[in-house]
Amino acid sequence: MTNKQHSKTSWIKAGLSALKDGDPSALRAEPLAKHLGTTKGSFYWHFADVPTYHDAVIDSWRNDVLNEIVAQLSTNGTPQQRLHAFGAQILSDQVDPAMRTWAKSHTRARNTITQIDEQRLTYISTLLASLGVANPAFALACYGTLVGGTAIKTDIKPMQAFTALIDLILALK
Amino acid sequence: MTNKQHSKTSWIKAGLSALKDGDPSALRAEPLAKHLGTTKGSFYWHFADVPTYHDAVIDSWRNDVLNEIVAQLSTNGTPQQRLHAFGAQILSDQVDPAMRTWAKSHTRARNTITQIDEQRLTYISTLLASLGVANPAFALACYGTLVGGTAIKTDIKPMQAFTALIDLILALK
DNA sequence: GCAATAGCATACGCAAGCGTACGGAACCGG
DNA sequence: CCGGTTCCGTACGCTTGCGTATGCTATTGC
Repeated sequence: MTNKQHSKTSWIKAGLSALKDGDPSALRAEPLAKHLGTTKGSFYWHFADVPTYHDAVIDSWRNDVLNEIVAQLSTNGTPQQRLHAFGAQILSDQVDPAMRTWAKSHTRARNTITQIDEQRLTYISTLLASLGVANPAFALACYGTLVGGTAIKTDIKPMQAFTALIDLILALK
Repeated sequence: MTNKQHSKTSWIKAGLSALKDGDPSALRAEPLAKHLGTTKGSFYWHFADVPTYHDAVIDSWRNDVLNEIVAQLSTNGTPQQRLHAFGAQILSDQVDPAMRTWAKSHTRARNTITQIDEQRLTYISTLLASLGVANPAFALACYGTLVGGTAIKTDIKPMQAFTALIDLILALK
């Protein structure tokens, strides 16, 4: 759209943005170029080929999310507050669902999602453990509620279900 | 694979099977034909075009799932047992995740998933209500745990998280 | 201000899938 | 066994995206 020159990074940002409101098939060189108001001449200057570009997009997102997780680790507050904040952060990432979709057909996306899921589950488990909840199935229920709640279109917001669940777990304690 | 003639139905079954272990991009006329040991001459005899075929695949799955739900409605047992059975049934459907993935890029798949989700959520809500749990957010947490748990690869099985959650909700009561 | 280099436009050949056209095989009823 | 219908094989043109080649523009160093 803009008439500026494009960098590797701007192509990646465009890809992440395209992922938000669409499927992974939007990440093709020529349509992206048209959408950016340039041509694939630029694309193939910055990237060797489409798979290389895809890897770069995935790695960029992976890096962002890992940084977010690390940032969460060093926040303070009660475990409840931190759970709530973590849930809100996960829900705010609009690329996440698209990446999970992409994981069905792309190995690197799949590996990345798996790694991110591990990190998040570990963090949630830790917080729950610090609340005296040891069963790791509850961590999966919490995280699953976030992931599933995003995928399910209904009037109830995923955050409602998540907080209700947290409260329920805490009431048990 | 087989050397028999193909019917509309066998093409649809092949499509559903292809959805199980792959992404929606497997549902293309020529690759499917090759996989079936025939040619697209057969395909275009049974279906006007690819979109028509896709609609038929989606409708077939929709019909199957709605029938399963109806069958569940007329089972007997305690609400706990019925919840458990319903969860197991949902988890046993291997097309479900693929259909949800497809919904990202296909309008009819999206509408279908939305409708199925409504039905399932309603049923879960009803069962929870009969247990004295009125908050609909819990229904979304339960269903989200199933849907999300399927999407998240970890050692803990979705069913574990689901049953743990059910037990927790019942303990609250 | 002018090489040299970084970045982009354009044209090309290639591959894969779509949909059509049409001929031929396979399977009926009579 | 034969004529008609049902079903499939194959060839064709079309479109879209990939990757390369090559020349053009814009920017920077000096």
